[in-house]
Amino acid sequence: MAGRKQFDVDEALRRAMHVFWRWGYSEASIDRLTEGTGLGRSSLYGTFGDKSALFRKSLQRYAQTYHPLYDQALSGPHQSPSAVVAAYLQVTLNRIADPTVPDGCLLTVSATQLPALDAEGQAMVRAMIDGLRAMLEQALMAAGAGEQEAAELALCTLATNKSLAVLSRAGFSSDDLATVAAAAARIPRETTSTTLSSAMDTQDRGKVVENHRG
Amino acid sequence: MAGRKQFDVDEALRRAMHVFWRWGYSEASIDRLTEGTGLGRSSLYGTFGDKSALFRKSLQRYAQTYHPLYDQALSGPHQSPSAVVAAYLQVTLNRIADPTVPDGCLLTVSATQLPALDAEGQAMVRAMIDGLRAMLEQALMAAGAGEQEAAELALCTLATNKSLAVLSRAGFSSDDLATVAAAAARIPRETTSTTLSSAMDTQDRGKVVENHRG
DNA sequence: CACATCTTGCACCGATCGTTTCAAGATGTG
DNA sequence: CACATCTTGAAACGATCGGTGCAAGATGTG
Repeated sequence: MAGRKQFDVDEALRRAMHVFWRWGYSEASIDRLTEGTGLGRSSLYGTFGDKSALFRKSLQRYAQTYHPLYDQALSGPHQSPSAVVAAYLQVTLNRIADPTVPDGCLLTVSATQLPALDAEGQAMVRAMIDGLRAMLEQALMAAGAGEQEAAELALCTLATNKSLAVLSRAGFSSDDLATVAAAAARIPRETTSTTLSSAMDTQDRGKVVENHRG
Repeated sequence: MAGRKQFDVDEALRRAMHVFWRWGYSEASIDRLTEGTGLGRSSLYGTFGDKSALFRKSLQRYAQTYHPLYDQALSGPHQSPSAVVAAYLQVTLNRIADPTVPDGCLLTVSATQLPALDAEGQAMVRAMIDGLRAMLEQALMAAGAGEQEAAELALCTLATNKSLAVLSRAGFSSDDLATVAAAAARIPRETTSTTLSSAMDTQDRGKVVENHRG
């Protein structure tokens, strides 16, 4: 027992982050958090506050851990926008390949469970996603992409990041994930104004409207 | 009150599906399900069984509702593999644009919460995803794609589908979603054996190893 | 009407949820 | 040592969880 803390606060937060990461906010019960961290309820509440606060600190810890890796990957200089995309997604693939952390991505799991979070948690998740998007956009422009191309590629790279997290959680192999990432790095700049329906056959374009509900 | 059911079973299931869709399995409490369906606990349990069974029937109902739309979109004939991808993703965009259903995709929400499901639920989610993948692969080959190209494009299209669901949940605009879908339909066939690192700059390839944990 | 069958609302079950309280013990200061 | 401060384990809080039991009422059959 104690008069000074009997545990490493930073390590405990790292483990709590893993619990939220693996189980998602709803299923990360206090019991699972105490078991995962090794802390008692009193220590958990006394150090980090309630569950919502601990979740937000876990999100911060997540960003603090992986933000620098993305930052370094994007820092360049890069020969092309595609190289920026590839470098970014490689960081994601590396994280997913790490056997010491849960599958997927804490941010993605949290985003899909957004309705389960309180206002502060929701705002934090949205802000972190926006931050990554802006970071990507800036790096793409630095690599020679035009404004519009940078915006589009940043969005698509973020999207690919999310898809990798979902597929990882669904049990897809790392080979499959690498294939998805490689394809995303191959997306060409749009030559003319491209829409989905322009890529479809003529007869399909009619069905688009039919698929809408009355 | 009653001697014969006082409600439309099929409509109740549709509403229950929406509750799982919006909240995810964990946060879809019995109270939320009774409120969402308008049924009492007795009617809910008497008609659909326990929560896990109701979830599985909701998944079936989801497939029964949207499978035909994907089937029709893929039925072709299509002029190119890209047209298949575009037709498929257009169905997803249409579903997401439907204001009468929750954001995202029941299958994607369930996949990210896989650890929260029992064995039967997990198996069902995985089977449905595999089914979509196979359906896509077959349609792509019918549109003239080679075996390898079909496998890759099917995987990437599935991935894009998942990413659209996540981004939708995170509050991205329908314009952004359409941009992602259009870009996915523009992915070119791989000319030579393509990997992520081959798209990177020379100096980045060294960092790949550094990013791995000891 | 009599009776079996079915559905429904309501109350209730034990278990678990997130959170708080509190006493016991360890520590730092005088 | 005396005393305030801090940490910790354990117990307990009310609320909600998923699930069940049951009596009242509606129905179909004779």
